[in-house]
Formats: sequence, C-alpha cells, structure tokens
Amino acid sequence: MLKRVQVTPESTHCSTCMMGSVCLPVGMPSSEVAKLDELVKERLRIEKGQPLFQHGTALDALFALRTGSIKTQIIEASGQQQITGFYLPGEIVGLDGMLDGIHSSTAIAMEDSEVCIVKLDDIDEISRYVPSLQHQVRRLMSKEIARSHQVLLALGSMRSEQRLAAFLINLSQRLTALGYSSTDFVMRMSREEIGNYLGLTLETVSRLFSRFAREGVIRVNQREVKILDMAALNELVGKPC
Amino acid sequence: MLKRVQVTPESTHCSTCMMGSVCLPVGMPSSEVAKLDELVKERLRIEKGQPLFQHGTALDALFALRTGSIKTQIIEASGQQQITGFYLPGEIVGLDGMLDGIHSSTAIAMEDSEVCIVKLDDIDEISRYVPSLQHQVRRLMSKEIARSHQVLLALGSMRSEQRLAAFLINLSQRLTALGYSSTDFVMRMSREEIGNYLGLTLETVSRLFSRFAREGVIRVNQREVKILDMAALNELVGKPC
DNA sequence: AACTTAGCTTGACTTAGATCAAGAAAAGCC
DNA sequence: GGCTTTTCTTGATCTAAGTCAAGCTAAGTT
Repeated sequence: MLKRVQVTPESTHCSTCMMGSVCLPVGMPSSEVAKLDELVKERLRIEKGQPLFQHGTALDALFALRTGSIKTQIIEASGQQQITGFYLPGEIVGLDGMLDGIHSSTAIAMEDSEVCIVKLDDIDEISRYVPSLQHQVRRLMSKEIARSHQVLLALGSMRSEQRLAAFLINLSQRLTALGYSSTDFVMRMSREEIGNYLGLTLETVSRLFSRFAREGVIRVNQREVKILDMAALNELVGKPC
Repeated sequence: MLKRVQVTPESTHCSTCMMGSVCLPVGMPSSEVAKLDELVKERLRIEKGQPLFQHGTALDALFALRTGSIKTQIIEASGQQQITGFYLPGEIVGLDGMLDGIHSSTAIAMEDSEVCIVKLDDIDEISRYVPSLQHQVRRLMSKEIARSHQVLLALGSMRSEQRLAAFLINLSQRLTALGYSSTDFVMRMSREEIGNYLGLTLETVSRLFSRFAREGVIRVNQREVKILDMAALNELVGKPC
C-alpha cells in the first residue's frame, strides 16, 4: 500500500542526502543545493506492484526515486500498452503530463520503493531565491526527451539483438553511476516487461539472453546478469544493420 | 541558406501574431501574453533542406516555427539515423538537449521555413515579471515527452498499418488545429522519411498507401492525401493487435 | 512438504515486413 | 524541350521475429 512519510526536519535535505550526487540536484552548484532544504517535505513508500500515480489523475508533484525501481507505462483505449521507462534511484518520475496537470502515464513500483515528493508549487516558490532550480527542471525534462529519442532509435532502426544489447549497456551505465558493479547486477524487470519496452515478445527476449550466454557475451540466471564481454555488446549496437 | 531577419518592433509580438492561438503562448492568460513582446527579437528563414541547428552545436534558444515544416533526427556513431519528429507551424523545436546546452538532435527544414528565435536568457529574464512563462516552458516540454511516448507506443506495439493510420490521424488533427482541412492535405515528407519515423521501409509505406487507397480509406497522389473514411482509420488504430 | 502460480526456456511453425529488383512518374536543371 | 535525378510503385523472394505449444524452474502458499 501507499504510505506517506512525513519527513522529519533533519532527515531529508537534498544537501545532506546521499543521493544528491546523482539525483535532482545533479550539476547544480553546491551553494544552491544548500538552499533546497524546503524542497522535499514528504516521502512516500510504495510496495512492489503498487502504483505511484495513475494515468488520468492530477499531477502536482514530481517524484525523485530514493530506493527501489519504478516503471512507467501508457495505456491506449484499445488496450495497447507500452512501457515507456524504467527508473532507478536518483531518477525523476512524473515529468510527462505537466501539459494540463494530469498524468499521461502510470507509474508502478517494480519492488518496494521510496520516493521524495517534490511539489510543483514548492519548485516555483523556491526558484524565486534559487534561480538555477528552474534551469535544473528544464535540464531534467530535456534529458527525459533525449532519453526517449534514444529508445525511439532502438525501436525504429535496430534489430532485436541490438536492442537488447543497448538495453543492457544502458542499465549497466546507470548502475555504475549509482556506484554498483557495471558487470554484475540483478534486473528488476521480467522478460515480458523488457520485451514490451523494446518492442519484442518475451520469447524473443528469452532466446536472446540464451544466445548471448551461449556466445559467452553474458552469463544469465533468471534476472541475475553478468556481463562477460562488454566490447561485444558495444560492437553489436555500433554496427549498422 | 540560413538568413537572419532582425525583427522590426511592431512586426513580431506574440500578442499580435496570428499564430498566437496555436504557438508558444497557447493557454496562457492574454494579460500575460501581452507582456511577451520582448521574447522574440529575431527571426530566421531556412531554405528547404537546410539545417536549423545541428547535433552537437550549442543550444541557447528555442525555435517557434512560423511557416513551413521541420524534421528533427538523431544520428548514431554507427550511422543509424532516426527521425524523432515532424514539426508544423506553431510548434516548438529544440526542446531536447537543454541538459548541457548542446543540441542532441539535428533539425532540417522540409520546405522553406521561418522560425522565431526565443533565447533562453530572454525566457529567464521575462519570466521574472511573467511568472506563467516558466510554467509554459514546462508544459511545452512535457507535451514533447508525451508526444514521444505516443510514438514509442506506435513503434513498440502497433502493426505497420496501424502506425501509418495513427500517423495520418495525428497529422490531420494538427493541421485542423492550424485551420486547415482535416481531410485534404499535402504531406511535406517523403515515403522514406515517413518510413524512418515509423520504423518501416519506404516500400512498406508505399504499399500501405496503395492499399488504403484500394480499400477506399484514402485517396493518394504522391504527397497529396485525401482522407475518405476517417472512421476506418480510427478503427484501425483502435483495434488491438 | 506438497501444491499452486507466475515466470522462463525451448522447439516447431508461420507470417509481417524486409530486401532485392525493375520500372514509372515527378521534379529539377541546362 | 529534353535530360538527369529523385521519388514512388509494384512484384518476387527471403528472413527475423512472432505465434503456438509444451515443459521447466522458482517462488509463494497452505
């Protein structure tokens, strides 16, 4: 279930948060980050499988993922469904749908997770005396646009093995930024979710994992992955069709 | 060639611009729009086929398309190339790449076009006394994210005919918003460009146009399209795989 | 510990869309 | 006007990935 956690004064200031180096304030001057202490007034725990927000509901805040992982997806009237992103700690969820204050996607926790709530009103308030905060929001949104363009490239012009290779490389890089191993990690998403995200079926994803393992590029056991030959993965996506 | 046009005082104020109702100020209270007169100081003409900006170059402004049409594309080191958007008058180009002030995509005019230059510095300056301007920029970026998610849905989970139908419906709706016919229009993009955008080959796009025409859904002659049966197009995308 | 359920793997077969190829129609150019 | 170049169409063939199906594994559940 959703559980709201009122933040006690000293517990969640961006300036003292361990995630600061990879989260919302990334790239802001530290003198400015120190002024963000009023930005997060509340945190939220979400259990695995529960929604953080649902398509169509009011949007008045962004969410900075502290722990866990979250997927976002859009659902068409026709029932078609598309996962639009997998989010790791330090990443910002909820940037779409600011058009008319209504979420255009649904966000679901892939494991027990915790997010910091960043109210849009508070962003406006604080950016009066922290001018770089508005820039920061723009930067984060711009990054989200660029990210989805990369996925577009994968879906529009890569073959299945290239898509999965690009997916693994991307995951690896983001986990490295968080201080985890770049070669050994546990994927939080199922074969079906990976397939949906990459425009493939779960069977194709499964076969590709098996093939990569057979070729010695990775070792894989369920959701545990060990990348044995990063160069091979890179070459796979680097090569034209 | 690129040609810079210094704007004479009375010629391009958002408050008096005909595009106002569909362009950057959309949805802003008219009292606020009146204060945007300093927003656009310069316009730019771009000839067909010429770039408005190139991947990797510095980004210090957004561009509001006044006339013409523009495509944006990203290019990978491997040579893979993906068109990420087609822009019509009133739409904003250049929202990606604000992450580090460098364009992550290339924008190319599909016909002789004219854009208003909106400097980021001026946005910051003006939003001091027009607070809703920052919201507006956020809204526009959010819309861009939602738009690319829709394309993701198309590429990830629609069949070729559904993709083309969705593409035609989308074009029709945007042209309608501009005051043009919803059923008769000229596409500014080639079969190859449509195919690249939709993750299909130009042959498949061509065949689909022919098939839609054979089935009486559209009439098509080169880039001229007449939609005869909008309901059929809608049903096509509405139906699950 | 036995049972259930969800998730994963693998094989056999099918098909949507790609590729290859040739010609036709427009559009641009001297 | 005739010539070149680009864009589009259509057909024949091929193949990557989808679909269908069956069995396996892991993780909960009572």
